[in-house]
Amino acid sequence: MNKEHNMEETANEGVQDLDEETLFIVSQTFKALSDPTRIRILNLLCTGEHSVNDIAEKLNLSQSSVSHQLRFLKNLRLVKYRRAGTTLFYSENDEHVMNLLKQAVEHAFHH
Amino acid sequence: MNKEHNMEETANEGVQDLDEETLFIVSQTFKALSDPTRIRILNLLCTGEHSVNDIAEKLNLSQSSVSHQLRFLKNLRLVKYRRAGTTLFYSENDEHVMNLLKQAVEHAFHH
DNA sequence: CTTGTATATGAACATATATTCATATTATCA
DNA sequence: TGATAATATGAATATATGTTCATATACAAG
Repeated sequence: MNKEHNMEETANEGVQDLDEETLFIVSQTFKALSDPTRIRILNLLCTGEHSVNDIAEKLNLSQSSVSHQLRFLKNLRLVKYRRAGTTLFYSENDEHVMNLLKQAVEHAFHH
Repeated sequence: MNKEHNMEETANEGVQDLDEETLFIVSQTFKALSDPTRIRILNLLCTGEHSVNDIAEKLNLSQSSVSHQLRFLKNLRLVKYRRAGTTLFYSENDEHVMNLLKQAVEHAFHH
């Protein structure tokens, strides 16, 4: 009873049309990787966890900017954090996305 | 015990500060994949070459919008075209980037 | 050369985005 | 409790981005 036979709109499956949700997830994921600052942050987190101030210092960014970007990445669950006193140690949280980044860097490097 | 005695073990060449050029190329590449319209266009081109009007019709987009986005993708050499009279048939031109897209779509499917 | 078709282009507009600045929040410790 | 350090947040701003509209270009066939 729940099955709707909507041949008109779902005639193609597989590699064809992308549904709205997939489209949204994919575009958001790539958007996260499309900003130089976020790329640098994620690239740094490749080497292990780092505090906010640590990231800001090592990448020459303002504390506020780093915090804003980390919130962005955390909302997409691309990073996570661990609390130690007043310090928050951020680390990567999505192996697959980090893999996409590494591939792109590798590829860009090869030229 | 010394906590940092294994620093050299993680000496992967890929994980270091990214130079300006690499950063630019990587961010541009992901930017290309961060827009739903461009994703849909590239996804359609996965199935083979298509004319501009064909793309516009199949994806319910304006001719102008498709042309603008194709120019964007062509500038990054992600697509190429072949001329047949007044019709231009566009097709993919960067196997590696298309691979990144496919991976992300696959991953998003597994939500 | 004129018409018709396919595509490209530029300006204008609205929206999204990244950074900065100032301030708020949270946790630690004297 | 008050002071301090680390981080988060919101408003403001400047810039980037995507679409539309109108028009231009390129090519083919008369």
